[in-house]
Amino acid sequence: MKSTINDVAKQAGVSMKTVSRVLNHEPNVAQKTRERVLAVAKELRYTPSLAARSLASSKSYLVALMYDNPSPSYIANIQKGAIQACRERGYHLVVEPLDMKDFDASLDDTLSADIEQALERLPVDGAILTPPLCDNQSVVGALKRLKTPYVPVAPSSVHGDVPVVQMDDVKAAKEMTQYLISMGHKKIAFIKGHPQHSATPRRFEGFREAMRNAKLDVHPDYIQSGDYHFRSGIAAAETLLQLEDPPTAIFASNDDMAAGVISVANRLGVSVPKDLSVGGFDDTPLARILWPQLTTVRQPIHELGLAAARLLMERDTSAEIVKTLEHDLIVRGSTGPR
Amino acid sequence: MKSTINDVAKQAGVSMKTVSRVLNHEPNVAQKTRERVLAVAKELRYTPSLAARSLASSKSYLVALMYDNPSPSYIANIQKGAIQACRERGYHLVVEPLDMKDFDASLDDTLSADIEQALERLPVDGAILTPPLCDNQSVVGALKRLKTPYVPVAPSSVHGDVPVVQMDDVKAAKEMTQYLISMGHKKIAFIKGHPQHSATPRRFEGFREAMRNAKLDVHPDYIQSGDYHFRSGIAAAETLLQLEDPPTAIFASNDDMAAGVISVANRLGVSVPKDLSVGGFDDTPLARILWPQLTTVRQPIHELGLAAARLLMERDTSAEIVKTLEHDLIVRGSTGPR
DNA sequence: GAGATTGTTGACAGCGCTGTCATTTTAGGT
DNA sequence: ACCTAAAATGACAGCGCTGTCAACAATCTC
Repeated sequence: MKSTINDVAKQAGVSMKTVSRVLNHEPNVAQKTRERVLAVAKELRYTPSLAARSLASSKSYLVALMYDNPSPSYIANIQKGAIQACRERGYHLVVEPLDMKDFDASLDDTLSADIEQALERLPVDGAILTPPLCDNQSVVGALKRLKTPYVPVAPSSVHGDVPVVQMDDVKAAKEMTQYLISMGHKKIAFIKGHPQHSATPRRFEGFREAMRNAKLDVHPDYIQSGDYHFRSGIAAAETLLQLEDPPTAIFASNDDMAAGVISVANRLGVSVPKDLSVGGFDDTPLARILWPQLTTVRQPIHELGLAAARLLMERDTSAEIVKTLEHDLIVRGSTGPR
Repeated sequence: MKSTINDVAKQAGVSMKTVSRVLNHEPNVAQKTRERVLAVAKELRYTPSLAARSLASSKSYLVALMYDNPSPSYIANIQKGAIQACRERGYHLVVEPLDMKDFDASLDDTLSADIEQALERLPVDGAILTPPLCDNQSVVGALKRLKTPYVPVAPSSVHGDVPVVQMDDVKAAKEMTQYLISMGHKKIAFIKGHPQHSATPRRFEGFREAMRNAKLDVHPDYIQSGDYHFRSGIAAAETLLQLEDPPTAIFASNDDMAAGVISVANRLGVSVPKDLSVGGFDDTPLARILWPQLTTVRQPIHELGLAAARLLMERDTSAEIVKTLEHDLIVRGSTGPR
C-alpha cells in the first residue's frame, strides 16, 4: 500500500505542510521535527508522487534530453551521465529525439511546434541540448518562449547568459598534434570534418596552432576535407598516400575517418605505425577494435551529460557560465616514432 | 497562455467532463458535440497536462525503457522505436538504466528496491525490458509486485502470459549458414557467443540445423567459443586459421567477433573473401566500416522497440502473445563463392 | 402512447501535494 | 517580567484533470 504525505504527517504528529517542508529541504523547521519526520518517512517507505508534486508546484522533477541523431555511443554516454545526475536528486530523464530534417527551412517551423507541444504536455524543469540541436534557432527559440531552462552541450557559440558545458576541441587537437611532433613527425597531414559541425574548425585550429608553434610548414596538399564518415577517410587517405612526398603521420579529426585511413594503409601495404602514424578523435568503441588500436582523444561525454543535468537542477546562479571539461589523449598502437 | 480543459468547455458550451470524454476517445458522445469540442480544442491549441491527468486517473502516459548496458547502438535503436510508438499516442519515454552488477546476489535485492522506488515516485503505464534485464528475477519480480505491465524484448524464455517481442535467432543463423553453403562452402566454422546470453545457444542451433540439413559434417575443431567481444574473435580466428585443414568460411555469431576474424585474416595474408568468407550477426555500424564490408544479419531492433511500446500502450488482449519480427540477411563483400 | 431501454450530459468530489497566510511558539533584549 | 522580532507550524484552498453517479434526452417496445 502506497503511503501518502498525510500518513507521514499523522504518524509524526505534525501537519502535512511540515512534512512537505522537510522533504523539500526548506528552511525554518526545527532540527528535532526534521529528524522525526525523516524517520517516519523512512519507516513508511514514503515516496512523494511526482504527479501530485508537479501539479501543485509547477516543478516537474523531469529533465529532457533532446538530440538529433549523432552517433549512438555519443547519445548513450550523454544519457548515462545525465541520468546519474538525475538520480542523485530524485529526478527522471525523458528523452526527446527531434528531427532536424527541416534544418534550413526557417519558415516552416514544425520543429519548434513539435517541441512546444511536447513541453506543454509534459513540462520539464530543464532541457539538455546536444549538438547539432544546440545551434538550431527553432529549438532554442521554442525553449526560450516556454521559459524552459536549457543547457547546450558543446554549442558553436555562447548563448547569452545561458550556462554551457563543453570541452576544449582546440586544445585537444593541439595536444594530439604536439604529441605527433614529439614523436619526430614533421610531415603531418590533417583530415577535416564536416564543414557544418562546430567542432570542425576548432580541431583544425588546434592542429594549425601546434604546427605553427613548432615552426612546421603545412603543405596545402596535406589538408584534406572530410565529413566525419568512414568513406571520406578512405578518400582522403588514398589521396594523401599517393602523393609523391606522402606524410608520415595523418591526424584524422574523428575515429571513423581514422579507421578509413588505417584501412587504406593496410591495403596499400603501408605499415602502421612503422611507416605511418594515425591519430583519431573521439575514442569511440571502434578505436579499440581497429588493428592497430587507435591513438585518439577521449571526449568527456559522460561528464558533459552529468554536468549539464546538474546545472539544470541546481540553477546555481553563482556558478560559472561556461564549464569546460577535461579530455584525455589516449596513446595506443597506431602512432609511433618517425 | 496555456489553456485548460475548462477554457475549452466554456468555449464549446459543454461541461469539462464532456471535453474529457472527447479527448480520451470515450464512447457515448454525440458526433456533433465531439466535432465541436475538437474544433475548439484545436483553436485554443489545448494540450492536456500530463501531471493532472495522471494524478486524477492513475494513468501516467509514460513508458519506461529499462536496460543494463548492452551495446549503445542496440539501446539507441530500441529507444528510437519505442519513442516513435509513444509519439503516435501522446506518450513519453523515460529511460531507466539499471545496474545488474549484483546479478547473482539474489538475496541482497537492492536492484528490485531501486526499481520499486523509482516506480512509486514516477509510476509508468508500462516498462520495456531489454536483455539481459528481461531474464532477471529481481527485476521481473519487482514489476509484478507493482503490477506494472511490461514487455520483455527477446527474453530467454516465455514469461507466462506476458506478451513478448523477439526475433528468430535460430532461423536467422540457419539462413546465414545456408547462404554460406549455397556459395559452395563445406568447411564452415562457427564462433559462439557469451554463454550467459540467451541468443548464444539459439544462433548455434541454427547453424547446426543448417549443416545437418545439408548433410555436412561439423568438425569439433571448427566450433570455437567466444564472448561477443572483438578479442575473442581474434583468438578464435587465430586458432581456426592455423589449423592444418582450415575452414573456408567462418560464421561469427556477432559483428565484433567477425571483425576480429577479418583483422586476423588481413594480418595473416588470408584474403577475404577470396580465401575465406566471413559472416557476422547484428549489422552494427561496424559492419560497414570493415574492409571488406561484412555480410551479416540485420536484427529488427528498431521494430522491436516499436512493437514493445505499442503492446504496452494498446493492451490489446486479443493480440498474440509472442510477436516475432523479421530479420534480414545482408550480403556484403566479406563472403564469396568457394 | 406509457414504460423500458439506451445514449448523452453535467455536478461534484477528490487525486496528493504545495503556496499563501495566519497563528503559535521560541528566543532576544531591556 | 514584559514586549518585540524571528522562527516554527498549521489550516486551507486549489493545481487540472477524471471517476462516480445522477439527471435528462432520445429511441425503442408492444
